[in-house]
Amino acid sequence: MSGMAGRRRPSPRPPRGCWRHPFPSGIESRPPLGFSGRMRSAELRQSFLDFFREHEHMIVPSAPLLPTAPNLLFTNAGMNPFVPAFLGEEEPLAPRIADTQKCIRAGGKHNDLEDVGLDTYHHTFFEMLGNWSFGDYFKEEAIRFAWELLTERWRLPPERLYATVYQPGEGEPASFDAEAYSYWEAIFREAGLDPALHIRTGGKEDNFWMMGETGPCGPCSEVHMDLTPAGDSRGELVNADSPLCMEIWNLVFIQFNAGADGSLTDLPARHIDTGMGLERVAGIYATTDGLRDFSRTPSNYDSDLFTDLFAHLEGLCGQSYGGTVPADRGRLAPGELRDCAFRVIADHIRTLAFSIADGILPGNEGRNYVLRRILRRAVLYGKRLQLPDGFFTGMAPVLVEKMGEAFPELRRQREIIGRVLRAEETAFEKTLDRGLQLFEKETADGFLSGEEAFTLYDTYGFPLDLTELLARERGIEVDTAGFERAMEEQRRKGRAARRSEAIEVVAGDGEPSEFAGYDPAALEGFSTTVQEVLPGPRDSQVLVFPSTPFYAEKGGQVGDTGTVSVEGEAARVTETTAGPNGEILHHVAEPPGDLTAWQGKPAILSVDRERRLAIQRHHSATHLLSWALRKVLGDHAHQAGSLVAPDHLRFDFTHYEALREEQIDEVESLMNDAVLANSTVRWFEVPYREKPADIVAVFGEKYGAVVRVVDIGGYSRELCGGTHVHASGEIGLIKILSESGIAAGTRRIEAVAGKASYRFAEAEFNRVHHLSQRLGCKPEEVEERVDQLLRQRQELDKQLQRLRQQAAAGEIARAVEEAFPLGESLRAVVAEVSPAGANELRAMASQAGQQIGEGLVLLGCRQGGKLSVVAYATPAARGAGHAAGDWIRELTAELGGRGGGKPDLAMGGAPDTGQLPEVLQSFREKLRCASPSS
RNA sequence: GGGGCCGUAGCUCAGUUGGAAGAGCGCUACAAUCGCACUGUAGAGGUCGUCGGUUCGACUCCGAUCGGCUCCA
Repeated sequence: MSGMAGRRRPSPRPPRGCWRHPFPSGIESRPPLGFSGRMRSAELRQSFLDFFREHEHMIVPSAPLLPTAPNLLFTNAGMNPFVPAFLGEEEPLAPRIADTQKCIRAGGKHNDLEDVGLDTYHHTFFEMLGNWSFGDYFKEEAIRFAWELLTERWRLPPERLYATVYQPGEGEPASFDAEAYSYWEAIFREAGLDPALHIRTGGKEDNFWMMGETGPCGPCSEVHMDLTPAGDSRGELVNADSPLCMEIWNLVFIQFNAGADGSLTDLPARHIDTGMGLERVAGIYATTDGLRDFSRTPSNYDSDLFTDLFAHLEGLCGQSYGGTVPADRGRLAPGELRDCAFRVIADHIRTLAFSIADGILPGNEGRNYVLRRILRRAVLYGKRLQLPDGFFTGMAPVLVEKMGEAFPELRRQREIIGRVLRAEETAFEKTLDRGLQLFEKETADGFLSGEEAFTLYDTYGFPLDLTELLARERGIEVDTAGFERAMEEQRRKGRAARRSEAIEVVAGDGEPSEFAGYDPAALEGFSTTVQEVLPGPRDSQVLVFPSTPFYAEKGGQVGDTGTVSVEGEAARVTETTAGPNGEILHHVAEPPGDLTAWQGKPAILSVDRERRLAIQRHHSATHLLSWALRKVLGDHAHQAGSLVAPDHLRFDFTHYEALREEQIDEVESLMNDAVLANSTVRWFEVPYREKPADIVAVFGEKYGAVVRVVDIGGYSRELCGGTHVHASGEIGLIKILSESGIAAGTRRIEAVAGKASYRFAEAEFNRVHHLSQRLGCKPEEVEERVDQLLRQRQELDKQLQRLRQQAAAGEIARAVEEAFPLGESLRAVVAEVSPAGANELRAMASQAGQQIGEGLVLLGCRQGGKLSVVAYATPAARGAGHAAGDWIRELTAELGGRGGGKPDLAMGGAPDTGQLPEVLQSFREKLRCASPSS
């Protein structure tokens, strides 16, 4: 077992073995002093890790960008994965750890997205270098390590460095951090610098760190660097929001626990938590030409982390990055636009590629949606530089080349990254095209209302800033205030809908029940006592026992049903659920009497065994499905929801496109091979932090300190509290019934196992068998036979149509023979015909109309107990005042029906009372004496 | 979780208070050419996503459902 897994959420593909150093020997073999000074990002990262490894730190890989904490969108700080260790929930892997942590800041409360590109220091993605002490070294070492690395290893000029320590302001917690001050004082004095000048103090805002309202916290001490040309700011720019003085390292001393009442108590163990932005340091080295030339203001984007990406962009658009920053963000000069776009694109490809590598794909909700927006922002900037379609996807290989060494997951997932980006980028191209068309249509009147702009945005995903840009180019006003109003209205609706959710909770008094149902022998005749009887929804009642074989609905597995009997009286348990405190709630929908009398009495519990066994087969099948999907599709296929019932299973997982038929076949075949291997299923309980590293855990599930590992013959190993078969052969045939999409990026598979799949196979077999009997062929010839029949039917249809046309032509001819004059120059036809349907009746009317030259045609027919009538008026007849619609209304009124239509053609219907011939005759007479003017 | 929009020929899409399903491209055949491309003529290809309702009549109106897009939380 690897010792790496305990401290943080397991990644979809957790690291095996030890951290492989990107530069195993290069840096160490060189003398630490006397290096050139032009350190590139990879050397800085490696040098940082090497330095701390030399000081007994364990080097661990970056935790995934998918955070453990449910309220976070992304891992957004270096300390993120270590929070459980600070809270005492988990044992850290080692007392001293150092790492570089991938971080994304976008979409959450601290949303930097809109600033990225417009300045030289905001990023959505960055690396946080950190060293950590868990109850080991404290302030003195932390400060000494920092100073030594910065000044001796990295050769930063000491006279440009400033330290800050905590000095509480009015009403702020704790007291002056004299301890940290004294260490810095000694350091600066040793360096021949004036401590009074180089140590600054700060209040709670800058120098006291809290994780939340309560919990571990403490003062912190930051190292700032003077970046003015002469290095003579005398510390006055520290924390003054100046780009000429940058915080490069924050050392946090975790020593207190904040209580709910605001009090601070000392923690039993004190910790160190530090964070240094790699991009900043690399930027400083790059801009200053290896700390030689401070004449320019350092920019993070000057470092090779970005310039290598810029080089690719320069090749695409033929322009060079100029490093300018917009003077006025509302109005970018062409050069400024180019530089912003370069920064945006380079930053955003890092975020997208790293996220996708960690299995977070662009999508339409939550963190996935944040990624989609970031990608679109980059694509839009690219468009403004006239970069070719697909350019963003083309950035990925450049990035993988650049960072694949330090982050091997990029290389592993290279193909997926490319495919996901390409799919997203082309989808967005389509969205833009469609939006552009709509924009042109809406602005044809030279105006775009706020509502129209909002529709473009809300329905078609057309960004507002793009709408404004296009409008400006055409000199059209956009009503942004109206847009905001529409947006607010949409938000209000969302909030209103939110409130209406109400959940009915059965409240117990909070003792967790013991689940005894892993043991098959305990399923029937289980003796216990009734601990509690609670009122349930409607007339139901809920029973709680200290121990029970009933499985409560959890982790997708439905709850058990069965019976409870007390003193010879039995009650039916129709549902079993978990209470808020781990109680197992047995719902009795129709109690035989008031069950409160059962309180405290001995009870015998029996689970419906067959049903439970069927559920178990589906649960074990679900694990095999999850395993097979990852094997066929890749590690990004995470479980995203699951239902395990006695008659089927449903499994939702993340994947960016529909599965091909052969992929489904492959998944199915893998699962069934595992079933046939009839492997033993083992389960065991371990403390969470000791669980094997390669185990699949489901994100979003909360695991306790002790977790249960279910291992199906070494194929699939998952954390799971559910019940399972004992050998994979028990599962029986697993058959996938359907694969479908439930949201962008999420697919759903439904499958059956055990008796359910047997019944399914039997039904299918019988269906084909019966079909073949009826078709008079062998079962394997059914398809061919059906094709043949369909072809025959098509030919017969055509023949029939020809015959009908002939018959109709005959009827028309007979009707036209009986045509009579209508007024002076028109003729009229009134006849009963027998067409095949309404369409044919209509066709007959127009043909008759053509044959009589100019005039009026009234036709009627009887079919299926109803009458259909049609009226057709040629242009001359209409000119003479004969409107088909009027005549049909008159005719249907006479027949007791309704109808209508246009002046040239109208139709109607009525119930068939057998008077059609008489009514038609009366209309013949009416038309004979009708004069066109009447 | 809550809104909005879209499902019509192989593809891209039109389709007017509900009254005869269309265009462009593509496809097939023929003409023209030594042949190809271009061109011309003819033709095939549709349960208008699915189900239900309203109506004499639904691509059109209403409801449900499936699929896709999109915004908000």
